Amino acid sequence: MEFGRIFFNPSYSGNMFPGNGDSIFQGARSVMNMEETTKKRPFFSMPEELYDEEYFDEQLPEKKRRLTPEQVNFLEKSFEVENKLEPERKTQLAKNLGLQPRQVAVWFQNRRARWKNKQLERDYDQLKSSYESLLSNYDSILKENEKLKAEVLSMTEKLEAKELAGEPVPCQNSDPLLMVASHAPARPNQCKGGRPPQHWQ
DNA sequence: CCCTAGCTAAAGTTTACGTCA
DNA sequence: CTTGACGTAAACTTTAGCTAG
Repeated sequence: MEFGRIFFNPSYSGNMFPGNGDSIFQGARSVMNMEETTKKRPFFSMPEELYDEEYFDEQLPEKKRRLTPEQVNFLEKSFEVENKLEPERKTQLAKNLGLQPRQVAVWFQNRRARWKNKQLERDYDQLKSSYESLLSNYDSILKENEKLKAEVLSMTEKLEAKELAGEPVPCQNSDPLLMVASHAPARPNQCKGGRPPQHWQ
């Protein structure tokens, strides 16, 4: 689709904000009147400036002009209400802001793209912190597991030492050491003449 | 059902400007 | 004061999907 470059229409001199019933457009007139009084335009204060010597030599000036902060605020508010732009709303916004409908459409397209990028950043941050939290949990579980394995090993070794020394090995699970040692493989001959602890079965 | 034109959104790119070292 | 690098907004291009005729 070819729209051609959008230029500020220097012939535009009508009321930028004709009255309408839409509440979101209500504040625009005063906003733009304020802008008229401040005359702090980033690039061109007035359409006439487009034809000033340095910007106009022999051909139409192909200069982009930034939207005024007031126009941007207005578009932002509109975007908050609905980020899609039906043709009627586009026309109305353009009329109220003194812009070409195409400019409004482009602004919404770019704004959606910016919103999407921000959203991706937010999603990324969320996933990252979620991952970091899981990783931290995993690490502590891993450490706990290593600790328990070391305990089992130590107790198994103690048990074996007792066996070798001919000491009687306790068969009841009243010994807290044996409770933990239940992680060790079953040792059928451990309880000489007695029942193995219940938790070994 | 297929084709075409018209419209729009999304994604990516280009252009122009503002800022800052 | 000038300049070049960089970031960003505005505008553009391409592509694809949808709908009406």
